[in-house]
Amino acid sequence: MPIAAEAKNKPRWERRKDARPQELLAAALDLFVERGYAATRLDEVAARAGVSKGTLYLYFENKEELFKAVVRENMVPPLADAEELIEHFVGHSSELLRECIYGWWRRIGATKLSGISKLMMAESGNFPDVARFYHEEVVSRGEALIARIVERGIELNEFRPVDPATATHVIIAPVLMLMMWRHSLHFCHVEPIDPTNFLDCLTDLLTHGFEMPGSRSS
Amino acid sequence: MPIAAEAKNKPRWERRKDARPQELLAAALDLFVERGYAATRLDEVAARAGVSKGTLYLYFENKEELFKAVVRENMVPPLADAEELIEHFVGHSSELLRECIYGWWRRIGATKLSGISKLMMAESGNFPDVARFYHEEVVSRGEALIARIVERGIELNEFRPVDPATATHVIIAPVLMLMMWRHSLHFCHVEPIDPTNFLDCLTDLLTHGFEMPGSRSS
DNA sequence: TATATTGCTGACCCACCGGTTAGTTATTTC
DNA sequence: GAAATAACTAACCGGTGGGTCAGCAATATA
Repeated sequence: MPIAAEAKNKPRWERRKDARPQELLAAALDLFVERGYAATRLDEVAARAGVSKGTLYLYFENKEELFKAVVRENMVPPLADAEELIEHFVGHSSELLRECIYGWWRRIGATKLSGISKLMMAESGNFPDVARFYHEEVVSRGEALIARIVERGIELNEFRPVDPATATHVIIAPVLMLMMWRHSLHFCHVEPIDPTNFLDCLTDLLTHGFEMPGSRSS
Repeated sequence: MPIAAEAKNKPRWERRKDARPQELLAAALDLFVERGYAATRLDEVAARAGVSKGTLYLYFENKEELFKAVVRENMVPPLADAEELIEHFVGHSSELLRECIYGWWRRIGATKLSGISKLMMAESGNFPDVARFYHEEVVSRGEALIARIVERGIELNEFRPVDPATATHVIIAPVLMLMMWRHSLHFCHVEPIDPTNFLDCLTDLLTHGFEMPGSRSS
């Protein structure tokens, strides 16, 4: 009675072995995105998941393994889905490219996951092991995916015979940048860029830039 | 004689009051680019400039002021030159835009200064004061500069009447991304992107994308 | 209710780094 | 050459954060 808040005889903590990993991964994702890799404190990750730092170490070997788990949990599934889409798509390659870019934006760019891309771009130099992991697991797969679309377009005579590697970079650069701006502009109270405007402009530019001369697509 | 290395009666250190700041700034630029803002150790900056950490604090108030000095010393002059160029340029706005992009690349993108852009994009969230400074001193000036070119093109009926703000973002995003790739790819022994290819492709795309329909420019 | 099991805590260790300062030494002045 | 000046050093301080571990308390078992 006197000690008001302690009224309920709830235990000071509960055993929840199977829920912990997911909760820790969610807290870790939040904080990695908010602060970056180096600046994320494991104490704080644990606190946000409602446990102590010691508990975190029961479920993850160390900071690096925690981060890898976050990436595997969140970034890899959308890639697998996109690979699936490309494999079975029927239609013009411009449409496929458009579909993939907007899918990329919906599943990653518009979510907090875009912060992971920013984080890796920013800190890969200081954590080579993490960088190598991320490149193998995410970057190379993503690039291969876009390159595959470009090659498909060329094979089907829907795209001009551009260099697929260069074209891939030109395609992904603006989208990556848009993702990164989402996580860096708001600090200086600058109004954010409208993603729809930006992506519409970009996909139009790409469609017209890559289409075979003479074809009337619009 | 017995103590071999100590043969020369050189003093253990010299007084070089006026050379120190420049040497410290150069060392700081190197390390900020190599490691990022938070991960750069002032001990190491001092060591690379051939002095002790205490000396660094004789010339710069603290880490933040050191960084600001690096930016003022290196990033601001190219911006001033570009503003000058735009003010007095005579010719087609596409040509001016091309000139500015390649100038940007030569003076900043191709040098270690591109690392500063990457650093700010990466760490602005953790250092709001630095972010605000950089945005006011560099970003807003740079954006205004590109926007000025777009407006000029529209005024002279050389560009379609696009939205200058959006167009500005579409223009700078790929260049920024190219700068950042220079500082993140080499860790995973990935072959770097050829800047000339990339920028040629980009400027062509922009020229054709913005030109007034009906005008024969190529 | 008594005992065993184990998920979880929180205090601790230690290396690191931004920043400080008492003291040292190169240089200048007289 | 001696005294005065100030550029510079090196040892230090305090806060921090990754990682560890002895023990405690919530649950399972009987």
